[in-house]
Amino acid sequence: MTVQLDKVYTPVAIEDKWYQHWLDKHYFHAEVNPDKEPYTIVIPPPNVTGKLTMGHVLNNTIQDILIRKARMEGKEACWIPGTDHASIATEGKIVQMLKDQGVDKHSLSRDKFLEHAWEWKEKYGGIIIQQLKKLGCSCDWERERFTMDEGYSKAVLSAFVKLYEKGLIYKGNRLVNWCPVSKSAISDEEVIHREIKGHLWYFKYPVKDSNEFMVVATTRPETMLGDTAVAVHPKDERYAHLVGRTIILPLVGREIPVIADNYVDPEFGTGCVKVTPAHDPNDFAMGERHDLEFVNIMNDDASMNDNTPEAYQNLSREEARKAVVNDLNEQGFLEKTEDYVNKIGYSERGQVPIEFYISEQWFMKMDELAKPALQAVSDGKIKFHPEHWVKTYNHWMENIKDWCISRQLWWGHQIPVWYHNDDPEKLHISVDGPNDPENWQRDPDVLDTWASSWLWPIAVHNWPEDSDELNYFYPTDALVTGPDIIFFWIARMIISGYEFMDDLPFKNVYFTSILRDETGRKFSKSLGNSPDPFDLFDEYGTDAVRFGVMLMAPQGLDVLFSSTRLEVGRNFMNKLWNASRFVLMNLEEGKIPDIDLNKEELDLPERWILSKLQKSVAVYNRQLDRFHFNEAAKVLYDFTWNDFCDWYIEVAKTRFYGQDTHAADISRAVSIHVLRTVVAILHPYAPFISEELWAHVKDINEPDLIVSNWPEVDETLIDDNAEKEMTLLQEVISGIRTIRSRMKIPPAKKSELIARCDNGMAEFLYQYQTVISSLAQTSSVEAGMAHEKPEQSATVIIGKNELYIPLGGLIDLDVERSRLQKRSDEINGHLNSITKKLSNEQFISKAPKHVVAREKEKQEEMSAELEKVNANLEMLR
RNA sequence: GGGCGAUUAACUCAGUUGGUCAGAGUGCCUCCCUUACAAGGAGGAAGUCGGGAGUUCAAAUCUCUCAUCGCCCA
Repeated sequence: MTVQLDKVYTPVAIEDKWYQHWLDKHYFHAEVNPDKEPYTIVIPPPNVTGKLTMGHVLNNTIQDILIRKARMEGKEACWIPGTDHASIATEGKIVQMLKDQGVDKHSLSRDKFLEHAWEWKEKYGGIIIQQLKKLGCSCDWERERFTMDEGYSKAVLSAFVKLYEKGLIYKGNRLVNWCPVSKSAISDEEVIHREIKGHLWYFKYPVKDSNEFMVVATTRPETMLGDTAVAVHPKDERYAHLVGRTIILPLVGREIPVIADNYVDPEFGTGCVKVTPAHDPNDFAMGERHDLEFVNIMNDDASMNDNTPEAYQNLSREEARKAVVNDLNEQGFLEKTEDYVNKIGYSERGQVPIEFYISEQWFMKMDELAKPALQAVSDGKIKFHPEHWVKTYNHWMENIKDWCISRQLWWGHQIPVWYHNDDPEKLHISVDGPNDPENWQRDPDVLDTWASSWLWPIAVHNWPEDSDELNYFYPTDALVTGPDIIFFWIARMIISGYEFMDDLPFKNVYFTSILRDETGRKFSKSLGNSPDPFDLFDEYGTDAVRFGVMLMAPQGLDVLFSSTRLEVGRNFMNKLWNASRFVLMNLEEGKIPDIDLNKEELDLPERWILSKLQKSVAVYNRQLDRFHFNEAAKVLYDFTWNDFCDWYIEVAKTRFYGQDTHAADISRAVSIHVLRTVVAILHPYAPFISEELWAHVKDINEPDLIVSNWPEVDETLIDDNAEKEMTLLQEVISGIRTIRSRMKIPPAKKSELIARCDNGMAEFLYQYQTVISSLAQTSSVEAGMAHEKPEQSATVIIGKNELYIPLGGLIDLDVERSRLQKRSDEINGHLNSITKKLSNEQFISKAPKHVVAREKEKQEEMSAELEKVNANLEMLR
């Protein structure tokens, strides 16, 4: 305790030291403890081969705040960390790595490929975990999980088996989003829609046994090779006579029907649409309604297959498009071409347009599963912060579609389905596989990554094995994640929680802000506009980055990130450091005075700062409870900087340097008390500096801050009267400072203070003479009713009191006049609006009494002040 | 096309159930390296609360409408 602190806070000197200390003491580790209330968070598992981004900093700082506060509140706080195998993304990286080495994925066996994949995972898998430690995250590292751990994998397969047995999983030949690069199905959420400038081509389709043509418009000419109908709206009279007739499909020669369907928009294009049921979701639906033929015209890499005429076979879709347009044109079937902007779905991973592709996939029936999950949110059992995300959630859940859970990849959880060698219709479905594996072939596909991470809150505890951990730590308390994965992950975790545990997975979901740069662009790797968090840690200190980011993250809005704003965080850390330094250097022999503040008669500034402290802690708690992290940070910042440093410490100087040693001791005790409280409640935001400072202000027998008690609000210390009086004292001091500043009085030159005021005020001014003289540079006070305004003096009016500062030759009458005139105008303005209100009978009769009374009071106060201001103004004329 | 959100000082944001003169930080201007801190201190300037209408004694706050921007879904 009380070793001299350096003049400037240097974060690097202490951060690693404390993190190692916490690890050594196992403070982060939680155990099943029925005597304590659990508080659990599961980390949104980052991609195992990922690196820390500013998004992670924001997200994990919030979780650390919640978990550290819970720990200090005496709960069994457990933050379970881990990583996600990220099937498609990781496989993509490995494929690329192999390609760079000249190895083609498909030249390898599945086992050989997975060997490479695990090597890769071992090599890069630890990086982000180390980075989270650097950020200060107090995760229970002994519980770290990976979604492809043995126990976790069992959970994933168990879920599949259970749902299959309930009839909720089926295999079907359906239209899916297809990524031709990864040659796999992908989810709706992995499809990014982009506006692309393209064309609208108008084709003339000849009607059989007629001279007529039907003109269809399309943005994708090559798909006409798979057309199996032409559709019009049933009420479209232009084409009514053609419904039921037959079209001869150009280039292909296939005879296809003309159908009527409500889906068709008669306003779009010509009102006729080509129908390609195997390559468009809407057409697929029409195909089912009208029992059309489904002609799949593509291979899995989106090239044309042998269901197309020979001329087009094996052409890429781009080549096929050119060829089709060219051929139609040559044969006179192309009517016209228009420029057209449309939205095209791109594969997030492959960065190429996706195809709608018919393939055999595994699906999960969702509508029944979704019901309890929908209910839990509308009942408020699960709360969203900010709440407005509920609507988005509901909308998706109410229109939920079956989930395609199979992926044509190798890296992931292989589907636990075996087909018998003799009879592929005969299935074996289990976690462990058949007893006679030689007679079976396993389904080659793996599960969608989200079909493993949707179990995260339970699988981390090796569900479905019954365990004390699962019973104790589930449900979790809060989930902190981005709104971009509300469907992928949050909704599905809620579904799986109810399905498998019959209970919610978390009570609160906090949606983090999306980080953007100063120009409003989303942080992204490809733009290169995302700062490296480690550069920021080095430059500002980790605590400052954490605090700064929290301070700038508005509730439910995007964050316009700017590293210069982290300076606020850094400056704050330095301010707190120096306030501590000052208090510590003023302790007598380095000892905290042995004073019981509850038993002392405290002076105004002490009563005031303690009252303010209680209120600040209370507001801080409330803001944290409602997940308003930016506002909580601000409350703490304001109290520390404005109340404690700017006012209380300045007052404390008069005690420390004064004659009254007892008053000095009280002030030391108060300062330390405030400091201890501030440091303690700052801990969740800024764990390193707070732990370091705590070591200087704690009792020798007290534990480390991370496991110390969260400060309690002492209601008995709240003192509204002290706050009111202190405000008066601050007004006096600020008033004098304003005059001195305006009149350019050099700091070294003291001012006399003469006050014309009632006895109460006079007594007040005499009582706090020392404080006033120290903070406002006054040399003497003379106060009472009898005092007249001295010649050549400036006036500050506070309520009914007039304070005069004699200025001798220094007075600038113009400055003084304009000051008073401005004040006079101000008061006049307000007085007018008050008078207007008070002369309104409606207001008097309808407004609550206390509001009317307050207005009257204000009117009196302002009239009195105005009178004095005007009188002083008059004297200057 | 449907939904959600935003619009308050030059910038970034607060503003609880309508009721003091609408606040803070940054930036800006003036002065000061005063023995905790120049990553600091003191003082100051700066806003028709996006436009319009309505409800009300009273609207930044509630309702409607328009505009602009962003996101999601189709």
